[in-house]
Amino acid sequence: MPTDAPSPTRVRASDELREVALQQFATVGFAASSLQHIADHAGYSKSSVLYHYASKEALLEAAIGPAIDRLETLLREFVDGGRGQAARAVFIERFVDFLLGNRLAVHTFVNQGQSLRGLPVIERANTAIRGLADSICDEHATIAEQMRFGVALAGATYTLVAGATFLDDDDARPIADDDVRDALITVLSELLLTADGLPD
Amino acid sequence: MPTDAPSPTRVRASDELREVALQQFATVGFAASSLQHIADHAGYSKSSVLYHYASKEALLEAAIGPAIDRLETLLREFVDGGRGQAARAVFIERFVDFLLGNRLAVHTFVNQGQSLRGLPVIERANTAIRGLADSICDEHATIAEQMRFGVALAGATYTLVAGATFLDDDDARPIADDDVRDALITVLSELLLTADGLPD
DNA sequence: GCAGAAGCTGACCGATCGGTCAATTACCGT
DNA sequence: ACGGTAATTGACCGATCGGTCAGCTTCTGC
Repeated sequence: MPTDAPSPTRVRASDELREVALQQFATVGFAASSLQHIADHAGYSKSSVLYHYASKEALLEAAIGPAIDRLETLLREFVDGGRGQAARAVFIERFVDFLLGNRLAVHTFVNQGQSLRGLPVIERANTAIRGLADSICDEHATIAEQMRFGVALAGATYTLVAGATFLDDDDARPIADDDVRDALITVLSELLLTADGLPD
Repeated sequence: MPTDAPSPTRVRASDELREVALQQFATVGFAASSLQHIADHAGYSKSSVLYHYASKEALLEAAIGPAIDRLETLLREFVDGGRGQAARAVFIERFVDFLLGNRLAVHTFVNQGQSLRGLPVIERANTAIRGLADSICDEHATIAEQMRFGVALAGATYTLVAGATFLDDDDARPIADDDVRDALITVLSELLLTADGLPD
């Protein structure tokens, strides 16, 4: 049998380790996530982790890098597409989908973007976030206008991201992702599309 | 000379250490803030830190406890005062003032409330935040309604809190606190006072 | 002046950290 | 069956962690 069509029960060790690591980074933090804990939780030894990933930092890069790539793409598309209402509406939808599809990674680099400064992958994330803030709040904008964008994007991000903190442990109340998506798009649209000071 | 009226240049060592520790906890995270670093940064020895505070955890408690007290009071007042528009307006103002007056502490227990679970002082903070979310979003509320509150409070919190992450390092752009306060109150009022589904 | 408390420190402890390395095992094409 | 590569592991390293302790200095009440 050729090399492809891997057995469905047999997942690649590196993928398994990356996912366990992402879970750990998001829930207990990068600094508090020891390679030993990650290895134990995944059923491997610490040495195996360092065989698949050259360092703890490389593991972080593998875990959250793709999400940062997606965010950069999202930002580039938005910058190229202008800032009209239609472009904003498209961006809002894509941004919410991005958040819903990358909760753990976003949780990690949003909540720890400050404390992990200096790590290249984190700098990349912070640069993307800063670029988002800058591009969305063009040069001339009232403080209230800036604050509206800040509250909207940070609020959307943190509402999803902090759901893990304050809703996960207690009784399961699994609101369907689709409902969350719709509600979030509604609220963001209210904030960002009906603003008074829109550039016509 | 009696014990009071301490020399103005001579600040109490315990206060100095607590403030340096809070700064560290907020900027590099609790796990990554070693007692050694805190001591060095404050100009004392690690042993001195442990003389004034029984443990690293006690130091965290001293650093963020008062802010949590204030948040609990705020929450209690809001619960007792009803949920009408007037009460909400008062709460919004007090909440923004609370955020502005406790940025570092809020930054610490909001961003690390997940990773530091298990520490009593953090549990207290998480309980308060959960209580805030519950009390503000009463039993019957649409998902969009809940999301509006979530985005508003989380957005306001994170906008101030993350300002440290993304605005501190680059060129100083010190918007006056008063302006931020006004803008934030405006945006929160838009979100929380004009909502369609208000309980009349 | 002196006893004693308060403040402060260096030496030290066991545990754990991220990371290296040599050895072992599992797998695969030939 | 065999040789080579990939995967996995335990032993080990220096550094640092939070915390303890005995001892040193400084201040204060009498």
